[in-house]
Amino acid sequence: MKTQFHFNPKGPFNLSLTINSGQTSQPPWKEDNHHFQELVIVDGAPCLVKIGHEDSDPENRVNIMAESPETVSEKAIKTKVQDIFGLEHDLDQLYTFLGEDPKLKPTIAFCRGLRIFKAHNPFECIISSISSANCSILRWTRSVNDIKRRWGDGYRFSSGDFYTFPSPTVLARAPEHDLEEMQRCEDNLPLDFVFDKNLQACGVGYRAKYIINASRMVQSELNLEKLARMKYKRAFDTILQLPGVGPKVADCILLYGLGMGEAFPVDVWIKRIIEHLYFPGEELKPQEVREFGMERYGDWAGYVQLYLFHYARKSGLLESLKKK
DNA sequence: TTCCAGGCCCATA
DNA sequence: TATGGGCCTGGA
Repeated sequence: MKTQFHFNPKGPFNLSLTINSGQTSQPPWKEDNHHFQELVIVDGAPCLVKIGHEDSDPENRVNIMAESPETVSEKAIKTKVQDIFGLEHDLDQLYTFLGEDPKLKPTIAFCRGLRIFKAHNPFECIISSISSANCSILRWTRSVNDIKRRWGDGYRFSSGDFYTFPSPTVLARAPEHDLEEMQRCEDNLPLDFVFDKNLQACGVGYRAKYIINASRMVQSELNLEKLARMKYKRAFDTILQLPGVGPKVADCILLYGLGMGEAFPVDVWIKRIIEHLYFPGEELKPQEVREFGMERYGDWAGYVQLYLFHYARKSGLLESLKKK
């Protein structure tokens, strides 16, 4: 099955910026001639979704192409794409909100069209968010791609091979390190056999334990559909129980994985930016910054966090805030 | 070579 | 209940 259609987002939409902004929902989609593609499960069917702007102009409507070994309705694909790229979010309304706060107004010019890049698979977002803790974007995205290649289901398309993210059940059984992988193997392997189908070989380091145990919890007691239906506060407390999930990672999961826009993930940078803008000369605790952001920005908190960080990065503010 | 990154866990008060 | 050291790994 192959299909192709157009789509008009609500307000500006910068696809490339959205995909490459380091949001922990998933690694960037594969880029190919101004289009981005990824294997997404739509209505239970594996579907290669390819998306790009007409004439590669961020202000133009988007082209969507989809390909699947099964039959998938155009409507289902459209709904999924809308959900992933937050195309139903009214950015003009966001810009009105940002424009009312002199501290936030400058972010608009730097981030126009940037949207929440939501997970197409919430479990993948949990694992990538855990992997991102104390770790660079480059490193955690590579780890997630390594995990997909090793344990995901592979599909071959004309534009290349793509993999699903493995299920919690599969990941819960993955070996933590090469020693464990070795112990589980049969002893008639070739002498030069490389033990790399284990989590530490994916570069996740000490987070391997967290990933395995979090996967176990998701396959047993923590129901992700229930979590998605919870109110923010309860969902936050629930997700905190996963190993490797503290306040920052929990908010990333709720924002990028489940689309809870009132989450305000506070990392060291957001902390420094908020202190610089609103509390010059003072030092706040991360928890205080989180409360400040949630109180002040309400339902736009997630977007404000996203915009502040990218504004700071592009404007040079981030560089000047590096600790002395 | 050495240091530390877009935090979390756990031992100590 | 609050604080600080240690942690995998790999780029700078």
